[in-house]
Amino acid sequence: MRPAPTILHLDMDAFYASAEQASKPSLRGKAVVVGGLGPRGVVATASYEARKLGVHSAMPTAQARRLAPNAAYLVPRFSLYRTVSDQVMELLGRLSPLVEPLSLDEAFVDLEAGGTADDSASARATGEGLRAAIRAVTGLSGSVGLAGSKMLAKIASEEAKPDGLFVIEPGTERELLAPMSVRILPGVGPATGDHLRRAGMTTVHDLAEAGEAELVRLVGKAHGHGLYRMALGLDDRPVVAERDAKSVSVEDTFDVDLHDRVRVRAEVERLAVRCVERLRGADRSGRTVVLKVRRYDFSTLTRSETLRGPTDDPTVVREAAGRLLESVDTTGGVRLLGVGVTGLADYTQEDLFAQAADARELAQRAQEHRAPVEEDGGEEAAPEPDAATAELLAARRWPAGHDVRHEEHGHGWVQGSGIGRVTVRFEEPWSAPGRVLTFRIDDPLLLPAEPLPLVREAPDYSSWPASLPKSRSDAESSGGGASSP
DNA sequence: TCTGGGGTCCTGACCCCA
DNA sequence: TCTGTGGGGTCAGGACCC
Repeated sequence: MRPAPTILHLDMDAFYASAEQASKPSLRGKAVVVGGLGPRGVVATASYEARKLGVHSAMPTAQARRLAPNAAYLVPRFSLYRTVSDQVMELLGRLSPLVEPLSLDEAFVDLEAGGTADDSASARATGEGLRAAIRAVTGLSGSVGLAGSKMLAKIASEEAKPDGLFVIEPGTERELLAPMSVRILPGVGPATGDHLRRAGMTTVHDLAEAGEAELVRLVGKAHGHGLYRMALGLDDRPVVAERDAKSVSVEDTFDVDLHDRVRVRAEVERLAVRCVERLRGADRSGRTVVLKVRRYDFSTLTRSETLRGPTDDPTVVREAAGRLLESVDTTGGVRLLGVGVTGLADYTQEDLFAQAADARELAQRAQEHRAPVEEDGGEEAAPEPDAATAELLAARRWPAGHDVRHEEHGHGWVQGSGIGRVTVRFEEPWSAPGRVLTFRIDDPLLLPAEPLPLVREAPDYSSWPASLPKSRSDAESSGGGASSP
């Protein structure tokens, strides 16, 4: 435990939904739900307005629609979120060389290592400066938690939400944690929470009282030991800047269960190719191929095969996944398939000619597999699609929430589509709410477009944080650098 | 009502080997 | 040579996180 709250945890508020609201003026102040919109979709993020109606992350979208029928339902636009995330991470990097991103919208920062804070007052000033900088550069709000450890900083940012800052002063943590639910501790999810509740433990205080031996007996060695330390507010995990990925995987849930074994096999091969594309994109290769199958009853099983050496060869991964599939009973139906590679190694150059051939094959297969799934059989003189298929095709071509540009009407976004029509709202992040027009889905003047930046003229933050008002400790520590106990 | 996608870590069973 | 033991790798499943 550090003597000063110099570990910072940043959590962007309802990140995807807020980014959508910033991007689409007509959605500001409205319930917005971002997630999968298919029959088996779940909510990724709900705006605070939608949360008031009971919608939350991980809820089936169908359930959200019943709770909030008038909310805007949008599919995620990761390219936009990644752009905003890069801007935020860039600001964090100015505070310290030790920044540990946890996801697009969350990160830990070791302020002491960056010399940007060494006591409570300077940490608070830095945190507030960061929140202001994020708002100026991205237009979005983030919540900041400050404490002497990662666990407590994360709990602090939870307390700070939304759009706030919360400091846990060293020495006060046990008192603060004691009445909280065990679920506040990282690693305690529904299953462990239930397990502990059945043993009579519901608060962090209960865990501390139970003692380490009892917790180890209940939940196992590693988990029990860690849980006990956390209940005492102890956590000495360092902020780690660089983390190599340990696996790469892709998976798909199907709108309806697959029964046809040939189709299942084809999907596994398609996933294997996509997985290798990602693997190669990261300049990695891997040694263990993993097949994941979720059956009609939601039971999930995995099968894996370890190769003699690491590979990034699509044929090798595809064949391994195919072999693994042979050991799986898929009668009854399959709702999800996944292919992954673990045991990652740095990309190694093997046979240049073989690789070139692979690359050609990869490109060709990717092309084939991007074609609409409906075109299984003969392609010419396709009959008029039925209404449901037409709607599916429209939704696929014009995903809800995605940007478009119309030659006459300018920049807008897809409000909805179906039965050969697409409805577009024409507005920009900095404009007033715009008007809505409907087009045929094949209107030649309407084209998909890239997201616009959320802030029209981003202020110059190139000299931040030096341009922040000097805090007391800035002046004090400028000579000797960060002090440690 | 019906449960995504991309990950990480841990545990236990089993096997091989020294 | 037989038996026991302990470690490491592999495999499958479960829990958790965002």
